[in-house]
Amino acid sequence: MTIVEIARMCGVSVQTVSRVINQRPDVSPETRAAVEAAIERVGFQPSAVARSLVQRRSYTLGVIAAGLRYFGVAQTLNGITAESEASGYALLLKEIASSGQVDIMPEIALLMAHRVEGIIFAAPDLGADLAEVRARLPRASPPIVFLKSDPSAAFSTILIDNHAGAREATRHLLSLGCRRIGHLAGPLTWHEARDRHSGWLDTLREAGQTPGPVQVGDWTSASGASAFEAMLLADPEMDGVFAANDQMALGVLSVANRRGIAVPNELALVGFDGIEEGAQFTPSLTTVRQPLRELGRLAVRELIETAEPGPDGAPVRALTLAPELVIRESAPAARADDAP
Amino acid sequence: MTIVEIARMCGVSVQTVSRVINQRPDVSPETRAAVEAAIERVGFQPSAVARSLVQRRSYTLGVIAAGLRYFGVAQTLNGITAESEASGYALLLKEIASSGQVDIMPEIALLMAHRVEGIIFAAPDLGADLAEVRARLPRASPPIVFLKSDPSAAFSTILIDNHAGAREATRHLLSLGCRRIGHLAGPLTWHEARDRHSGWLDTLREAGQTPGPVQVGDWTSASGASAFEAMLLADPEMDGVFAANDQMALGVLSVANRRGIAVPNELALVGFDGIEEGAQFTPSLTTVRQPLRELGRLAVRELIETAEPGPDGAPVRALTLAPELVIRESAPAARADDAP
DNA sequence: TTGAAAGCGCTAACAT
DNA sequence: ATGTTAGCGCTTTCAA
Repeated sequence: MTIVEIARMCGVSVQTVSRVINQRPDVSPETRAAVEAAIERVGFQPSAVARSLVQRRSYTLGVIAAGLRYFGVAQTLNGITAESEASGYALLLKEIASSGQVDIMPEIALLMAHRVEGIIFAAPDLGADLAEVRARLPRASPPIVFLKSDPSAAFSTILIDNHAGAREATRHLLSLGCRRIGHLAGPLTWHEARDRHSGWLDTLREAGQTPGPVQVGDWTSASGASAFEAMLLADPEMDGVFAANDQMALGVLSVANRRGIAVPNELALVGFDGIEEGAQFTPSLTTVRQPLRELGRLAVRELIETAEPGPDGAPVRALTLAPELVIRESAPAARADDAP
Repeated sequence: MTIVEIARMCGVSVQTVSRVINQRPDVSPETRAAVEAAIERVGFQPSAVARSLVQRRSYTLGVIAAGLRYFGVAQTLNGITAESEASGYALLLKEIASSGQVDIMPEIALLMAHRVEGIIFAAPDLGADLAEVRARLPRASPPIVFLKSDPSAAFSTILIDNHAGAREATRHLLSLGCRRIGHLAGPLTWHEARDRHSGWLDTLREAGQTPGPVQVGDWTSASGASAFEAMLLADPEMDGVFAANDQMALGVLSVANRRGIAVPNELALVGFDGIEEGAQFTPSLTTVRQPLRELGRLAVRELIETAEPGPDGAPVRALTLAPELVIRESAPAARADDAP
């Protein structure tokens, strides 16, 4: 079923059918009605493929994601789908392994073959890798937005200010009177993990406090539990922990509850991410909420503005979104024993 | 940059370039090398759009998903991306609202416009809606696999045996000596929620036990907490709870811990899903793990077998996957006070 | 082993 | 308001 058949059925030219399909004004109401009726009757769907070919526009965006099973990525993807839906763009999704030196050139090539008009790179920034990716990009590649990645002169980036979020978390622990604040970090190959770590460290240094123990986890709650055990061994005096994500913070709570360490009175705890379940942890989790849906949304907007440049053209931008401290029981506004 | 330019550069016909691109054998080694070199040099990417048009094959699958931010859907999508990647298919993703009487015809139409070769419907089965969807489907629609939905004669379905999983969970609670087992259900508009509820109910009836209180949540841990409060009010004697997902089970734990209800000794608890974090809950969560990645994988395989029919053609199938009980502390193999 | 011609389903540009 | 022509970038005949 093609446009030609519809034209034949209605006794008009293909062009007229095309005009009806594209809602052009220059068609008489009767003709339009007849064509629309025919289209409806046979259930005709104009081919986006043919249209893409002739218009050299696909109205499609590509997404390269890693770790869909993680809250953060899934949440970002949710923002991406919402915004692209609203803007009338289709989405081509590629998931890559979330660890290891994966070569993403094949993924980029595939998206380019499909003539996507922009690419959102929502995989973790493993530093050197990404610099190389950027260098090796084909010259004709469509605009790419790198999420949660270092700004660059050549590409748009949108990131969440992990350093500031970590500072807020750590300052909150300090304000609670913690004297020995440890950090449960994510894998330090990750950009986010490094920034959260340095935010913690900088804040303690500025406050003139000796940093507590540091352990590295792999973002899972299981790793959080074992890392926290190691931190306790390293410094039994520890009275505060800033965990680089909520899952690992859950691991801390698990061990603390098991050992009878009272949270927040003996040990205050702040996580990072803002997963919904944190409100139901025992005790509920103070955390730093990331605007992840917003991140996804902005990424799409950025690409579409490049594809459909407005008056100011298509700038390479570096946006930064601010996370927000969410105070709950694991590190309350004031300690219970400080209360009157 | 097109195939024509490459041909011109190499002094051969477009056909020869096409042959090289498609790895056809009938090209002399020298010609092939020259063409490949030219392609490499200019970074040429053959257009999948043009190829789709002429071949009438897109090598693309469509996914309609809802609730990407939920563990289950994200996990399924992970299986879908893995398998389609392995099979050389691209993925067009559409997310729809996870509640309300959404009309998905526009989504189907969009995917059809892009000439996808199959559609995976990974949104919740809200009963009547889906029956209607099936009835109103355009005749020329590509094969559709419905996930977690009632079997039908016209469409392939893959589902997880929620009823059996719920029975296993409930039987486990019975084996622990629970006499008053409540159920924290999901929204009963969901197929899964209904099956889990009926699995619980049937098991108790067969065992000759009076069913405990039932409350309906919305899958979130916050709703689980308030629903559990209501259940406690309804029946203070309750000594076992089967929750329809792990998040809501977390809500139960939260309330139990706060009120000093000892889990599992005073109240045994089983969840559903198998989220990773369950192992770090306090206490760790006994649950029914769903093979969600496998679900996604099979959906893709099913569609590809239809698109590329083997010797037996393209059957409409109804597959059922079995979930698996994972025993942890919240409902252990034997109660602590039963131990020697 | 290679090439020429035709056409996939649609829209842009120019007719009328 | 409608039709004609050309062509998007590729593959599929068929011919050499």
